[in-house]
Amino acid sequence: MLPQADSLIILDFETTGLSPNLGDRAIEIGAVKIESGQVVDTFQELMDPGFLISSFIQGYTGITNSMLKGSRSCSTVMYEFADFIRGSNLVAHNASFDKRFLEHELELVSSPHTGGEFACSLLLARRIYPNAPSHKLGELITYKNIPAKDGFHRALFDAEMTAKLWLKMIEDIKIEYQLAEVPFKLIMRICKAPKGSIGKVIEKWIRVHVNG
DNA sequence: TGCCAGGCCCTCTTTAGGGCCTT
Repeated sequence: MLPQADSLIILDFETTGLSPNLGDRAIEIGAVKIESGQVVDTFQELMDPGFLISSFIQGYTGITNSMLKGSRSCSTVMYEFADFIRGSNLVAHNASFDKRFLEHELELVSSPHTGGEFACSLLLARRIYPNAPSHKLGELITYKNIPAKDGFHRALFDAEMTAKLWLKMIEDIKIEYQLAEVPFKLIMRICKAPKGSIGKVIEKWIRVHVNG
């Protein structure tokens, strides 16, 4: 079944390190699917990278080598995830990081990237909350008073928190600029807008797409 | 041998450097 036109998937990878180019692999994927502003589906799975992960990553994520030993391989999981994201636009916090791993893992299983455009909640937060003390995911959750239990650095939890932050940012944009909807293409433009020019970007969008 | 990410963004910038953010 094809996703709705406004279907959006917020995802988060836990990995063995920072760079797939240096041999790092994904060890967990978590994602939530949002349609019409509501969470309609989730995806979470650990993945065995085929080698032991460092004590730093075990401490950082809470994911241990024994947990990964009984898990399915990256390739098996990524085949299923490619199907999960098919046709949906994507969001991640610091998307350049997750995009690199997504494309790398899909390339390893010779599966084409089936998602749509990839937006970054970090770039959006920097635009609309320039005065936030930090733009780390956890700090933004606190800054916007979004309820959260302690569970950061696990994939589904971080994806769920990013989804809540994303919906909050959309709501704040709607209120600030008196918009009924905030299309994904407009968000992409806001993310790329120079500092302090969001108002002009949105005004132009309204002129062209709302007022005709 | 030793080192090793990469994109964004700011400023003491643009012929550069360093902090932020992700694991």
